[in-house]
Amino acid sequence: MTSIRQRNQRLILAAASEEFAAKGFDATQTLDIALRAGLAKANLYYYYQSKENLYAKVLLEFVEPLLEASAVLRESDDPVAGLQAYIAARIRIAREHPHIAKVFSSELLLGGRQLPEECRDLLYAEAQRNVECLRSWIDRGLLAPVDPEHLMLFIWSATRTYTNLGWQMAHITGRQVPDDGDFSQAAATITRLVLGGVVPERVGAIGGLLFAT
Amino acid sequence: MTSIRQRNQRLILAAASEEFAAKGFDATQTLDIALRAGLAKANLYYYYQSKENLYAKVLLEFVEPLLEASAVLRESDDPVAGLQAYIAARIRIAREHPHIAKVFSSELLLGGRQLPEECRDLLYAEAQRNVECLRSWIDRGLLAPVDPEHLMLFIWSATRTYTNLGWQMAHITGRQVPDDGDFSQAAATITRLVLGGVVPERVGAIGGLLFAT
DNA sequence: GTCTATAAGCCGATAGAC
DNA sequence: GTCTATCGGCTTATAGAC
Repeated sequence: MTSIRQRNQRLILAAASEEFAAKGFDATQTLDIALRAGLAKANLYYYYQSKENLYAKVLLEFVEPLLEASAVLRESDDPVAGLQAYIAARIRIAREHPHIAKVFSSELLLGGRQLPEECRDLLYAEAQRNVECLRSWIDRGLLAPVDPEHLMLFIWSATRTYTNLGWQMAHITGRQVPDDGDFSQAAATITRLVLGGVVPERVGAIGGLLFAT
Repeated sequence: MTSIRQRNQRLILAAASEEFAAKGFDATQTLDIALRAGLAKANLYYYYQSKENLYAKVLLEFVEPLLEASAVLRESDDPVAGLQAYIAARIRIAREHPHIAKVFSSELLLGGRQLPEECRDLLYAEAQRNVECLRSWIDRGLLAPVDPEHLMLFIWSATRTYTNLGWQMAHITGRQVPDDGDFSQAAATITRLVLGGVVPERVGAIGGLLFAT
């Protein structure tokens, strides 16, 4: 039994995600969110008090999936399985929440000042656990000696891009919106590059010149 | 002999880049740009007519460097040298124009509606040339059969991230702003992953499982 | 809980003197 | 070319009837 309250809050959150994703925080108008949700603008303030608070609630929706996807890296003690599952999990959540993922990216790009500090700390601690995991794999020779922090940044940027760059994707692939094939190609390409570059038995002799840039 | 006109236009462009980068188009106020440039707000309108026009001029500053960096991929017919130089060039321009690079990223994220159509076409054509170059390398067996469009997207996202995500970098590395070491580590890591994943003699047996995600 | 009408203030843009 | 003063419109947020 979903109350009127729950239903409306969901409608507003969904509408807000889409508007914020399309135009960014500052350019979206609360009126447009209300129209998209099919409610009067005053209702939006009745449920969420302010535009900024609504925005924070949208961001919050993405934190839990993000933390869960991140923990996947350390589920087994096998770098190949871990990295592969981690990349797949990140692509999956970006795909399941395309609008919020974009809002989140935009927020990070502007410095993350509207992301509640508590969230930042949770995400940071989670990232540190993954860095430690990578470092331990490297120490035990299970992973090539790549910089673990940069490897993480790299995976983040790659998995984020596919949902974010609407028109770049469209221009390049000739389609309007990333489809099933794009996502599996993305996962395949990223996985291949990451594993090809960091798993010892897959790494050939990496000459010193590669690090001379 | 730099005229007053030239000097002021430069001051305004620089100030605008920083403000737009820090807050995004919609959240930056023309008054703040003027204050940062050390001029009266009216002068800004005298030189650039409107906020949107000023923004477009900021974006324009990045197109030429971007096109030049892109062409580097095809300078020789060697995938290793080409990819390595291309990654280095993209990191270099993002580093030389950190603010504009960020403005550009933000604009792309929001759909690129304010990027003049002429620019879009130039960038698209340039990207297509690179895709064709990669495809020819693949056809001749110089490069592993990775999807060339996804490889491009991948390099774009990776090279962009290091300058954009100020606080993500800061949180992870403990520094406020990416420094020399970060940039060379970035170049090294990206180059290593890309070359390790796509240059045939560096690629081990890539099992089918890698593509099953 | 819902909705209309309106307050309050901010910000892009300009007029017009110097 | 420069600068002050100000307009005019737009947008968040709320008051208050239903």
